[in-house]
Amino acid sequence: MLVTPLDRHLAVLLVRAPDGALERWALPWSLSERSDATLEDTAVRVARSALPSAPVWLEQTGAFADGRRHPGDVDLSVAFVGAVPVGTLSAPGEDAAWFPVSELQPLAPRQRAIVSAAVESVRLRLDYAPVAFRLLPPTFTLSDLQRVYEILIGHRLHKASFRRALHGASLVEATDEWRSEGRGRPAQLFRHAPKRRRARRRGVRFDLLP
Amino acid sequence: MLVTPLDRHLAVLLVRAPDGALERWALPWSLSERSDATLEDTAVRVARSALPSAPVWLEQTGAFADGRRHPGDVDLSVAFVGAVPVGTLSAPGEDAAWFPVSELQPLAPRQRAIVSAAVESVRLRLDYAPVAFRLLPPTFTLSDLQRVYEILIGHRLHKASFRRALHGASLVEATDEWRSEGRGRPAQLFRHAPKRRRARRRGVRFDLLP
DNA sequence: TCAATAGTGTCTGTTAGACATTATGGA
DNA sequence: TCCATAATGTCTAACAGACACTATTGA
Repeated sequence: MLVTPLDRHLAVLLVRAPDGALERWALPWSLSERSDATLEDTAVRVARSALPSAPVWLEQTGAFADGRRHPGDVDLSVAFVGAVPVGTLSAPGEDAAWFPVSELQPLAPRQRAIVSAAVESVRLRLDYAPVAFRLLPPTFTLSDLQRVYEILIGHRLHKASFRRALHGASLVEATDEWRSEGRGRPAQLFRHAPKRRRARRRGVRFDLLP
Repeated sequence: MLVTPLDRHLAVLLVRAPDGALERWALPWSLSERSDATLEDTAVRVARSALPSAPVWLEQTGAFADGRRHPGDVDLSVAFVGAVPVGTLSAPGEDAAWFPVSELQPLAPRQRAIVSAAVESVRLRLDYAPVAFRLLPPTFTLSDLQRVYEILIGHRLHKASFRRALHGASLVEATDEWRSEGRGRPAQLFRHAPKRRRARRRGVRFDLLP
């Protein structure tokens, strides 16, 4: 399952289900080839079949087996989620398209479960893996980055605090380029350049669901 | 894979590998029965085969397929991690025992990967799922709870801050029982009784690995 | 009585969020 | 010139961590 930021929302890549299936759209998938290909190899191959380029970040979401209808009547599906930089077009033909997760096309039950779990998994890993940076091109403005974080965590962030925290974590490095988009002052471009592991000890937090 | 707190460390339940395998110990496992059993059903069944009671929390870690040696020569293993309250004995016979994760018995490569991923997964979910409470009996002292958190996040916590945060999150409820263990003032017993979802907005954090 | 642990109040440095201000371009 | 956005400084309330203290038991 491939995700990308699209217009202030997270979007998922769906492909047209091959010939007359009941569902019009489905997640890209394939049967696992035997031999010594790892699960991740297979996931990369599936991703490349629907995209002009491979995703820049890929992680397993889990195995899914319950639910009645599933692509190809397989017993078990192993789902991966991959990040694709903003603005990446889907494959040339009209056989693939991005859909916001909030207004997906009807999917088979197992695929709906996969989408939920994968989005959840991306959100969970946001603080521990460079997912946000993989959803952006190599250079980006801090407003771009903040927008991606807001999409993933689902609420607005305070600009000054965001930048302060970012600076404190030494995660980005300024380039000497600036980009002007429409009105307003041009923004400086940054690149992802993590320096050191922040020894973040401070903070006992309980965000448990009730 | 089953975990429990054991003597200030997280411990994993291993069982003696059936007859003459090279490894003496292994994670409990079984082939998936066909029919309509879900993956979780199978995981519960495996857990119950090695424990006097079912684990009180269970979650899928993921699918594992790489690595040469794996139990029973299966192509793919779906791993689950389950929490077992502190002090639970392993199954009656001498065929199962708890081992601290830091000093495990030699395991097959795939099983080592599963243990690492499962422990990591428990740590990741600590703030979002009631794992810590599932590693304790229904009532517990706040020192017990703090000890579990310290085991899972890997470092000591500040007592007053821990209790303040706990109180703020309305996660526990005092009982009118007290327990005296050896010397020292007896501790009040609490139970897990989450009240409401804390609207935790404060906090932009970047704990990204470099 | 001493030792050990539980539980709490106060202080202080850190910091998230609010607000305001300047900077800089496009319309 | 307005207006929109970027970038940054200052203030304040919240809060994590330190410390100290009281409370209450067993040895």
